[in-house]
Amino acid sequence: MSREPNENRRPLTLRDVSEASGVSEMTVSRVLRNRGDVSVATRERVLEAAKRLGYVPNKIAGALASQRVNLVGVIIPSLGNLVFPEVLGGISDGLEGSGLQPVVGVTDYSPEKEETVLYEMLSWRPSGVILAGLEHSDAARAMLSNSGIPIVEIMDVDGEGVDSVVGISHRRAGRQMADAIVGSGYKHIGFLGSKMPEDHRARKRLEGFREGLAVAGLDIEDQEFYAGGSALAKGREMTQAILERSPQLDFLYYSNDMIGAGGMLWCLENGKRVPEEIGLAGFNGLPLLDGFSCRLATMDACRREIGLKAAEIISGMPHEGVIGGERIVLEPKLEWGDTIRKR
Amino acid sequence: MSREPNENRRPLTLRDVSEASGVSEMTVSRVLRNRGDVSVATRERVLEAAKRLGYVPNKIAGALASQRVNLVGVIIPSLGNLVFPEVLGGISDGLEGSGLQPVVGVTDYSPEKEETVLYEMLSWRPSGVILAGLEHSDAARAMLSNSGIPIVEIMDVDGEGVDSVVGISHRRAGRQMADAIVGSGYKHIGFLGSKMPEDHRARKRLEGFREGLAVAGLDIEDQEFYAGGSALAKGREMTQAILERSPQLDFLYYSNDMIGAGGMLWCLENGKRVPEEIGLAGFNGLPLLDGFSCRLATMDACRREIGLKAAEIISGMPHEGVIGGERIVLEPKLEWGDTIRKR
DNA sequence: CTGAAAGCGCTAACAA
DNA sequence: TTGTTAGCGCTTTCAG
Repeated sequence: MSREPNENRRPLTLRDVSEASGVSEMTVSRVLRNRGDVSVATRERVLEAAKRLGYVPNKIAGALASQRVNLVGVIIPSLGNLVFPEVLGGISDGLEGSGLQPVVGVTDYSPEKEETVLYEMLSWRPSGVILAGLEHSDAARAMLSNSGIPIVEIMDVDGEGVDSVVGISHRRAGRQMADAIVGSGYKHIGFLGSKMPEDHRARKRLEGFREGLAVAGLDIEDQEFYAGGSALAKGREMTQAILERSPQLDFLYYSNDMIGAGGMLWCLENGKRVPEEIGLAGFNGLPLLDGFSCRLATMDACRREIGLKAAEIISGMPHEGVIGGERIVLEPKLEWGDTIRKR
Repeated sequence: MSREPNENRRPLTLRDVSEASGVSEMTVSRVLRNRGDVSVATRERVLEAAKRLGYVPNKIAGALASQRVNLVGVIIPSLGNLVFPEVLGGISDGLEGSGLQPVVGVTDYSPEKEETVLYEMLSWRPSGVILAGLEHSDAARAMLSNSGIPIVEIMDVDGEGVDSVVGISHRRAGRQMADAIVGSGYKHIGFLGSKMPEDHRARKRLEGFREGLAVAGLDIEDQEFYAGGSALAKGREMTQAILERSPQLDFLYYSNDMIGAGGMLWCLENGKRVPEEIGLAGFNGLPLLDGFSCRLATMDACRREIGLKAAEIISGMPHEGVIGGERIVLEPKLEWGDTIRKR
């Protein structure tokens, strides 16, 4: 295929293709968008010219003229936590075939950064926004409700959303885990988590967990928090620390699977009998951990499905008109694994 | 702060702010971009009006008019592999303060998808593109060289780049690992990797590895490949399989740390003496694995630094003019861990 | 320091 | 089936 390397360093325009093919700009535009009726002959001439020149359309101009942008903003706290790439996978799948493309922004769990990222995104006039959590700054919430586009808040349903909401109840998840633990006869419970005041979902899980324990007249007897570093390694350290300080503990509830796995490794290597002597549980259901010979009890957070549903809400949105305001509550299921004794 | 919820669902324009503040659109624009000289009085009036209305500028129009877009396209094969989020972290850091924002596209290791993603990205006229690897379809390569913007190919330096290149030599990395293994006296070597013809970096590592073995008159005696699933679990299965088939093996080289860790767990649980009876090594230096009591030998792939350098090349680019064509070769370093015997 | 005019590259709407 | 006209909302440029 002959190709004319664009010498003059000026991005090609529709006009260049128009001239090269001897067809009006408008018709070229129609061909390139598969729009309207164009004769096979002209279509081919145009496509040939476009390909030969190496024309790449300018979506900026297109978006401005058509008032439509095929982008969906996705705002998440982090990429390092495997949970979010999985949600993204679900979003990609849900957007498949809709002509929409996700654009990702990361907040590092900072409300200020969330506000900035949101502002940047909205300034590109996306077709919709998907963002994690229900807690946002007032300014962010105002931007969202003024945006006039579909908004889906994901992961969490414990609270009020701006528009649509898809997620699980972390409060209930914590509570269910407490019920399971209490039901299995454990009595002395410790909690290990990350030191993140901004991780509202972890906080709600803990609250629900304590509510569940309270029903049985129990409470957390000791706790340990970490920040930064390798979660697996932190899990080990914290487990050792908490058990040295509170040797009476017979159950450890971790705020995520990664530190839970670290704790599990420590227990196994240090001769603790799991789950008889001490029970363990995490949260998320990361497939990553399938490779351990002892499976940590956990709770699937429906990550992929959350992304999928959120994307479907955005892509299924009526082009103009009524605001959706859907609310989808998914049910996480407890995976018992090998670290809670049955009875 | 009083706020007038935008009733009419029409995105606000500069004109709205102009009318609300009694200042020309042009001056409003100047204030909002901190450009040119504007009196303090008007500046404040404008900012107040913009905030009160909840104005969000339209970057589409801005970009079209100014012919400048503060976006950098980043194209990577996957987000599920922790390596790439880390590279992204480096890119974010490197772009910090430049006013540029990364926009991520994912290819799933498919050249066709890479081509599509690249085309989409270029159609937004970004200020630069960072993409993983040196292998691209002809069409992709043509788009890159015709784009007229700085391009940085990252991760790999074994081959020709379109413009700038930042990475490590995977061939050399494989070779260095082979040298270390041979030097430690291992003689019967197996290889375990993923079944990905499109993962050129893994392929080059393996080639370099075999070259290194060849120097000592050795070659791989058996190999095992996987696709999909939990890498940790696959590592276990493959390790069991290869050792049952070829019990003479005294070293296993894994194409990534995750399957390596799975293999290590299997060996430890099945009474293999590591590293005396059998040595193990992976690739990447994932901090994830710090939590294991036995540290897998590996090689740091300089993920973060690669991202940082790439971003610096883009953001440090002279606004117009000469094409950079920088070439930065980073040196991965061998981390011996506990799974190669020393001598 | 502020404003008016022109136009970025494309597409909606209409005309032929 | 194809072409023409008039903007999209902003910034550049130049004039006050």
